[in-house]
Amino acid sequence: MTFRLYDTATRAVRDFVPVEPGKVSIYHCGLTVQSAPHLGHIRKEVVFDVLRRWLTRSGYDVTVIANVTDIDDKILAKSAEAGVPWFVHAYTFERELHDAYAALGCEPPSYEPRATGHIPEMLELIKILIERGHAYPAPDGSGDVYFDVLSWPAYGVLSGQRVDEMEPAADADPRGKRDPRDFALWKGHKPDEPLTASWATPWGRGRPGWHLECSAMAGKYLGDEFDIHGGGIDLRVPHHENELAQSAAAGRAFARYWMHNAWVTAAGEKMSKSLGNGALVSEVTKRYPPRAVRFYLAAPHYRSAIEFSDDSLTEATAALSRIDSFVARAVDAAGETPDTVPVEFVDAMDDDLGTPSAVAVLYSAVREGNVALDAGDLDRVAVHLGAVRGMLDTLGLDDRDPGWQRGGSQEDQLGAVVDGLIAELLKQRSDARQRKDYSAADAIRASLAQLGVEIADTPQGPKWSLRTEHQAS
RNA sequence: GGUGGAGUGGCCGAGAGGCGAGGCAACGGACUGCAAAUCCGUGUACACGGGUUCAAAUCCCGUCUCCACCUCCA
Repeated sequence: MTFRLYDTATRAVRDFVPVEPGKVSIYHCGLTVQSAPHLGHIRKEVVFDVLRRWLTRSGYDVTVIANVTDIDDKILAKSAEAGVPWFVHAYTFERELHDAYAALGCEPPSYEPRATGHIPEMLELIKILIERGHAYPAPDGSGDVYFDVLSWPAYGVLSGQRVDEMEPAADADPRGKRDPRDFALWKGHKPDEPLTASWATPWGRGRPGWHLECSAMAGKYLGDEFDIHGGGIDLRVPHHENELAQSAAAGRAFARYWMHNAWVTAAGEKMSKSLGNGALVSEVTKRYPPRAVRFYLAAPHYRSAIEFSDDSLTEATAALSRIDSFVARAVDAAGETPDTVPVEFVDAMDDDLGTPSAVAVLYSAVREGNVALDAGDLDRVAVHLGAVRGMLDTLGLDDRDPGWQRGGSQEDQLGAVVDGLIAELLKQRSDARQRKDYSAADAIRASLAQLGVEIADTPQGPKWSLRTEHQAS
């Protein structure tokens, strides 16, 4: 079976056929860096990170471009409010975004272009659109340039909406628009905005419109036609609709597949900056192991909404720790083994990135691996360990991945000390058990438990581990 | 007004005409000095009302509820 992907434009799961055999080009809309990323934002990163890992493992040479929108109305407004230059404001949150990628084990894109670095490409695109009769400078001298929606009959194909049925923007400022549905390609400079936030153009000073920048950057780095354009489902209209219209009207084939992930909800409602109900990545990863957070985000299907709750995160933490404990026991028993991915896992992932079924395959490999461990069948342990590792790696959850490693040499040293201290206590406990002084043995176990250290008596002797339970908030 | 999505067992979460995905929790059992971990077992769920069919959670008609988008949003 080949890879199949749900395409929002055609509303169907389609066989994936790349523009160039063996290669995949992906553009997904990055963030407008106006505030700290919450779980909803980072879900998109996790989804596309899993996509990239899967396509790479499938043998494709994958290029991922994800932009950073570092100038827009909100960045200007918020930075002005904070009394900080807009570019400092944007850069601050760009770094937070990168921290969030790293915290959840997302590899950076192949390249991450910033909007402000691509003004010439945008102006070129505007020029083409004006020449072709699909854009016009506002006659009011504002410096705005609009896309002429009515000049492009295909407008609305992505969302299945017809132009004449769209709700006219009731209280929107029509400014110099020919039609209220026209959207800004370029925004004229306003007197109250900093001069640094504007660039000279044939139509006066101004700054990029949000939609235009993605068309310009996707075109620059991926060419007129590329494979997958992604983003959150809320970008479908108007952002992606507008991007498609602009690019197609400029004579570019643009994306072959449109892939949209659903959002993370909180109490049934969409998590969003405007509602202020977002759970920040930086906070959630303090309360739960980051890998568990990733597991929670990656396990449900990308087109289903995920409800944010502490219960779900606690559950993800427990589930992942069961997987981890199998891996630890299996490595102990059988040593390292080469990664593999079971055919059922491949089928699940090839079918529109079916992570839920893929995770079910993972659990069954864990169970069978545990059975093999209990039976002492090391060959079978090795097989299942390799499979579990391969699947974890595909989902970006392999704890050997350098991204998850924490701490330096001092921490290692401290670890050795702790190891030794606990070993000493375990020895005392074993002695107590030998002489059947169970109350003394249990007292040692209880005091270690108090510190979050759990003891398990195995046929190979006692083992200890840190409880992975999250801290109560 | 237009467009799209959702309602599944205690909870989370798949599936999309026929053999009860999977996980978490719970209970019973095996193992253990007792535990922990692990394994085995235990559930007759698909918003509601009709209809089609030998067979419907899945298809059709109707109803209700919720969410989102058409304005900035991953």
